[in-house]
This record gives sequence, structure tokens and C-alpha cells, in this order.
Amino acid sequence: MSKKVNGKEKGRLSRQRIIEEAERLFARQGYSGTGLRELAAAAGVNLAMINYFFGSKKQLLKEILDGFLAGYLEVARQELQGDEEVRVRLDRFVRCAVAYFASHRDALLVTIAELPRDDPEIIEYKAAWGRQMMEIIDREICQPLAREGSRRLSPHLIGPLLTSMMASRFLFAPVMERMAGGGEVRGGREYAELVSRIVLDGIEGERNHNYGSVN
Amino acid sequence: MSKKVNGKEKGRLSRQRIIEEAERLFARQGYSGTGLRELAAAAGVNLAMINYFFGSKKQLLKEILDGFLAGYLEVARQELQGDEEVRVRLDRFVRCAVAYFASHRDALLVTIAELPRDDPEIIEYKAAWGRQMMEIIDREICQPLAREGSRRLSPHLIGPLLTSMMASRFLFAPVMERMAGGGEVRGGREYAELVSRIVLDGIEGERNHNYGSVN
DNA sequence: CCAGGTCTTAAACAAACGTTTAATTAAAAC
DNA sequence: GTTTTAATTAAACGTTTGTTTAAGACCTGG
Repeated sequence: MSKKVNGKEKGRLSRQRIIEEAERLFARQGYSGTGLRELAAAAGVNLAMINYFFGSKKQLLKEILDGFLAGYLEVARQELQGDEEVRVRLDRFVRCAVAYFASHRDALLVTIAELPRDDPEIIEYKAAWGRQMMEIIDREICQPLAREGSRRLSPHLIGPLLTSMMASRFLFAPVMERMAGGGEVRGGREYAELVSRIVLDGIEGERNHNYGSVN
Repeated sequence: MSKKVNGKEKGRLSRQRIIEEAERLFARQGYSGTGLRELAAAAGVNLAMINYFFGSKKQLLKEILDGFLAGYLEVARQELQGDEEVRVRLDRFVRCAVAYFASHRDALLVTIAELPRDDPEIIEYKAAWGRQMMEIIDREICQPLAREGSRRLSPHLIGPLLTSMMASRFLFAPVMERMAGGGEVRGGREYAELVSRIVLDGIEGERNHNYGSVN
């Protein structure tokens, strides 16, 4: 162990290690299901360090959620806006967001599992993030699509829908891995392509569109 | 309060009330975040009744997961098989599954939030359910589509994808409700239609399919 | 009426929980 | 070299946790 750090960095490293282990444990056992003693042991720090750095367990959770959601929002901003047509930007966004999810898998799982929780300390801040996300999706996807003549889509439905699609693989991964004959964790590349294709053209993908109306 | 039940039914009613309140509380506070005393108070029963009926807290969770997943599997079996073309059956399945999710909202949230947990007592049983689900989806969707000439789809990707799409609205609902200017819980009918349309034809829906290849 | 099963209760158990305190070490600043 | 500041430690705080126990209430079948 490299205990000989420059001094000033020592605390920062402990702090970082706590966050990383918290994401790992919260994803596997849940936020409430993970004790601070177990977390401290996994991170190799003293129990009191967690409250020293973050003030409380809930504040640590907030920091994890904030870090992940801010990064996701950043991806949406960067990939969804531009002069290209909606299809191109949507395809780019899906690929980048899936890649972002893959590299922040634990934080993603923590965020999704804590989404439905109605803790008053956290829900309002999640709503604030949601408002920004809806704004981007409405401006860059829904409005352009409506201008092209497609039916008007509500960003409040499309936003969660897109996010859930891109996250589905990671959400189900623990179960899939336990299933025989499949589920080995392959590169997320082809998965991103599948999601993009379905979002753009449906499950049959760029063919067979000459069916009559259904129902 | 109708305390005057036929006698033999009394226990069954208490048991039922415990399950209902457990779904409600687990959905809002998480499984680990809900204490048995709080649950007992909400259900109007004595603390010891929970262990009397279910043996342990984890067994109660298992029963909730099992009830929901069995119902979901039943919907998939009933709506996905038949002689109609894939599009028709998929459309029907999406509408029925969304309706099922809507009427079992709390159990759905509990199930999704507990999906990534790797508790050895539960994960193997979740995997058993997943295997049955993958079997149905492969037989009724992936294979017929491949026969029609579409690209071969992996049920291990399509299954979680479909489920996540149909669940997205309910998963994000607590956050959406807190957001201003939208998110009022409207009937799931138009939401089911949106999901079905995207699955079948993509986000632009039944038009504008004459774009060139992307990227 | 009484025996037998189901259901309900209050009380206690050890263990684990999140948080706080006070004392100590180590590096930085002056 | 001394003062400040940041990082780390062990120990204890009072609650709350899931579970168990033993006794009592209730209704049912004989």
C-alpha cells in the first residue's frame, strides 16, 4: 500500500475510496442494507472517517447520486444538441449514454434503486435534476420531431423511457449472469446499437414497415 | 372496522394486510429501510405476527417478489402466444403488461429495486424466473422475427429491454410527480400505446422511414 | 364443556445501527 | 521550532434492528 503520499492528498484518497466502495456495496446490498462499519472496513478506513468527510450517511448517498446524475446530464447536453437531424443525434446520445452507464455501472444501479424512494431530503433534488433533463429532451427531441410532422411526444414519457431502455441491461445483469446459457457480460457496443435501432425504427428495424394498422 | 369475520378467515385477512402494507412501505422506503415494527403498526397487527405468518422478513420479501413475477409471467404466456403475427401479439402484450404493472405498482417497484441485489437466498430464484421468461420471449418473439428475415435478436437483451420500457413510467413516477408542470398520473392507456408504438416502429412511428443509414 | 388448533399479545433477546466525542498523529504554515 | 490545520483513531452513546419466547384469547369440532 502506498501510504507515502504527498500529504495533502492523503485525505482526498481516503474520501475517494469511501465513495467507490459505497457505490459497490450500495449497488449490491442497497443503501439501507449496507452498514457504515462494513463500508469502512471495505474502504480500509476508520468508521468515523465517513461522518468526518460526508457528515452523514445520507449525505454520502446524495454525493453518489449527484455525481452520476450530473455526468448523465452532461452526456445528454453534449450529444443531443447540434445541427444534425434528430435520428443522428439520438443515435449518438444512446451510444454515449450506454457507454457512460457501463463505466459507472454501480452508481447507475444505486441511482435507479433509490429513484422511487420518497425521502424528503432527496426527492426534491432528484426533481430538480429531472426538470433539467426534461428541458433538454423536449427542446432537442420532442419539439424537432413535432416540427417534422410526427405526433407530439411528451418529454415526461420519453425521458424515463429512454433512460430505462439504456439502463435495462445493467439493471438485469445480476440476474442474467446467474442464468445458464447466456448473459455473459459482452461489450456494451452491440447493446447500444440494439437500443438505438429500436428507438429509431422499432424492433424489426428498417424493414417490414408495410403492415396495416394494428388492433 | 369489520372485526366480526367468520373466524377462520381472520388470520388470512391479517396476513393479506401485512403483504399489502409491506408492498407499500418497501416501495417507498426500500426493503432494508423498512422496520418490522413500522410495518406491523401500518398493518394494524402485532409485531410477532409477521414472523408467525412468514417466518422471516426475507421470506416476506420473497413472497412479494414471487407473487408479482408469477403474475407477470402469466401475462407474458397468455398474450405472447397465438397465431397472430408478431406485431399483433407484441402490441397486445405491451398493453396488458402495462395494465398489470399499473395495478401492481408497489410490487413492481419493490421487484425492480431488489433486482440487482445479490442475496444468495433470492438471486437463484430470480434467475429461475428469468429463465422461463427468456424461453417465452425467444420462442414467441425472437424466433418468429428471425424467420421473417429480421436480424436475430437475443432474448437476453430484448427481455430486460421490454420490461424496462414498460416499467419506466412507474419507476420514475415519484420523481415526476414532484416536478412542476407535468407528471400528473394520467391513465396508463396512452402510455401503453406509446411504448407499443416505439417497440414496433420506433420513435417517429409509422412514418419517415426513408432515411439513409446513420453513422 | 372441554380439548385443540389458530391467532394474538407483551416482553425480552443479542446484535447492529448511525452518530458523537475526545485524544493522537502527521503534515503545513508561519 | 512552534502554531495551525487536517487526518485518523478507539471507545462509547442511545436507538433500532430481526427474532424468539411464553402466555393468553378466540373460535371450532367433538
